[in-house]
Amino acid sequence: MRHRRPTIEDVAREAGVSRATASRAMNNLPGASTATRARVARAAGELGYRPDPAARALASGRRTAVDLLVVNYDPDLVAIGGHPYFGRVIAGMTTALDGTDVHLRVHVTPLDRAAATVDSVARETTVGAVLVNVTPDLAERFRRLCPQVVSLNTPAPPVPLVASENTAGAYTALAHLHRIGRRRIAAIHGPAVNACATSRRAGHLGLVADAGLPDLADRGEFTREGGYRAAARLLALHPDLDGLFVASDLMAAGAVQALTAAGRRIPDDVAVVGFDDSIAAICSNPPLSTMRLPVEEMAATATRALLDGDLAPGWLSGFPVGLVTRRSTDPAAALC
Amino acid sequence: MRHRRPTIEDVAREAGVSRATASRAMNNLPGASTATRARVARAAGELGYRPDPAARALASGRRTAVDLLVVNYDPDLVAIGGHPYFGRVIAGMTTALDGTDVHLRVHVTPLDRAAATVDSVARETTVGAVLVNVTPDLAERFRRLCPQVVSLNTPAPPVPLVASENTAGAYTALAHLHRIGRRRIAAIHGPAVNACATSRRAGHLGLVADAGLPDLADRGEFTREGGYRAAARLLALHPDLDGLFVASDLMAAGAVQALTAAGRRIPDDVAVVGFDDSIAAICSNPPLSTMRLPVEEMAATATRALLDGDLAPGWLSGFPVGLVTRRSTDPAAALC
DNA sequence: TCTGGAAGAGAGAGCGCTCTCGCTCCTATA
DNA sequence: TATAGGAGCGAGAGCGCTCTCTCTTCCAGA
Repeated sequence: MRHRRPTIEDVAREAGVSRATASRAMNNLPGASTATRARVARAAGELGYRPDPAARALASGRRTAVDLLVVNYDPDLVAIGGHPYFGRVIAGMTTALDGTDVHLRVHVTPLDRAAATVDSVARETTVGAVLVNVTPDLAERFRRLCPQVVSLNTPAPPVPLVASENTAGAYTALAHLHRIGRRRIAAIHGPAVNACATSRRAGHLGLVADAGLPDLADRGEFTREGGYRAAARLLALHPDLDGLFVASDLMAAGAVQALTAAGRRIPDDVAVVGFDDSIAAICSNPPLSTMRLPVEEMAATATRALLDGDLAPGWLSGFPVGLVTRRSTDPAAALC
Repeated sequence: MRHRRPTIEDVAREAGVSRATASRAMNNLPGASTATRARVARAAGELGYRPDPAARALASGRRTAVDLLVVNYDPDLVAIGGHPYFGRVIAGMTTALDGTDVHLRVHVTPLDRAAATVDSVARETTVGAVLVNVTPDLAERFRRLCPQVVSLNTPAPPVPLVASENTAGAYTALAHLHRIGRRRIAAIHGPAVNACATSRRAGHLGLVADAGLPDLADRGEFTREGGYRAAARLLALHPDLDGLFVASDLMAAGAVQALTAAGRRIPDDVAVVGFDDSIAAICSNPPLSTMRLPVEEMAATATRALLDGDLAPGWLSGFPVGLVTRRSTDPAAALC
């Protein structure tokens, strides 16, 4: 004999009322006396009743899930766990969802299966989805299946987009280095295929042009190791380096390790500015001055747009990034 | 005129078949000819049909969501985003779910509303839930509402538990410091209310007893700032410190900053071992030797246990933690 | 030519809820 | 005392699917 999970029918029977009344009582709807409510509550408690969310969603017509779809370029799904960006997106979405009865579903997929995941998530999503690291063609594919979608920081017109002002941010970071008197400033950029990396590089080139500085640059892969190696190469080529802009904090943390290993003092010999204001910035030693990327706010905005359902093709929301000054550019900055 | 979303009924009509056949065709079930399949697929594509997940779940009886419930002790929900642990849990759960059609739902709640969240998640979960940072009483409350639940690293008997061997890990870390010749070893522990912190402290006391070392210790709050301040205090009290065990990498990163600020060279003057092997360990400068907490594997194990549905009260799965040696204890360790 | 079986397709019964509609009874008002 | 109005409750119709059961073809084998 199977032990079937109790349904509202069972609760109603146990409480001696109809299904409708049991439903009213348990959902705090008007039309049930206090005594009835109490009896229903007791019956539900005794039976260990848990309403079936699927049946409830179907009957009420309320659909209650926002999806987060992350493409992981590393074939190992676990790799995403170490990424400082990812948790912040979830935190931001969570705050936007707080107080609603909408749930957050998280999907992580390796690149080689991204198309299939896009299809299934687009098919199953109810409120809509936020896309992280999804390539423009796949984002557009998603939008065609389900128009309720926002891409985070990866332009994929006409997919609705929430983006940070990367070019202006990079310009600000470099202007900061210039303002504190650095003139031999180099940059470590992200991979050329990445839209954020390209924008930040544009900001670098902007200041190089405006301030008449040499264009010293190398590339990392938005990883700590990439930052370390790029910094080591730059140091070998330009030993007189006195400022370093790094397009992500993770790379910057690596760069700082390389600079220290090469005997440079930070910020005395070389001042360093990162980008993101992630945990990598504060765990670095010294802590990094960086451009604060308001990831949480961006994710929350994207989520709210989905909840409001006012997303048209081409929708766009831009976020400024501001300078956070720490010890890596300011010897007087507090450490704690 | 409302624009109703197309149902399988519409697809069936458009394709000139019955609902049953349309369903068979779209779900790749036997009993539909190739020609019919093609017609149904075309009709679905033309209408932009997306099956209703709620209806599907209700009719099929397949329930497809695993929940992750995180209690955030900081009243600001956003704070969780910077926590290096959180993303790893999701990554681990994601890998366990990969290949199944079970979704991952994420719930983050501040402590003061945790009870309400526990109730609603327990009521709505289908496959079950993984609990992170949930206090023992709330975990037990969850289990009574829904027995399909695993607590991650927070013992709350008889709630099923996946835990790391924190005491043994801390002992190993301290033994490592002792083996490389350090004798003035201090420890920075986590908050006394935290079960992990208590276990790690026990490991410390174990080695203190076995090796006949002084019990030098202070506490942080599992935060960078806490680690910084505790290290500064220890240094003031015991300037001859030559080894430091820190119960989390985040605190250890702060401790390293404090040691550097006080003019100590790492590892030459003071060797440091952290705990977790989180991103904080590799972003620190120098990178931290640490005890690797297999968070991803633990989360995956918890998730698989839920999927298998073989959770009885008292179920337990333990994970060893292993030493990862980096520059903070080994001057010869590679930096990249 | 007849028969058996497989393949393709439709009818219809749910899945466990919510929600509208209408009935009954009780109380306040004329 | 007659009646309107409201509160409490039950009947029953879905919500959009899946899945079983049944019927109809159609073809291979005797």
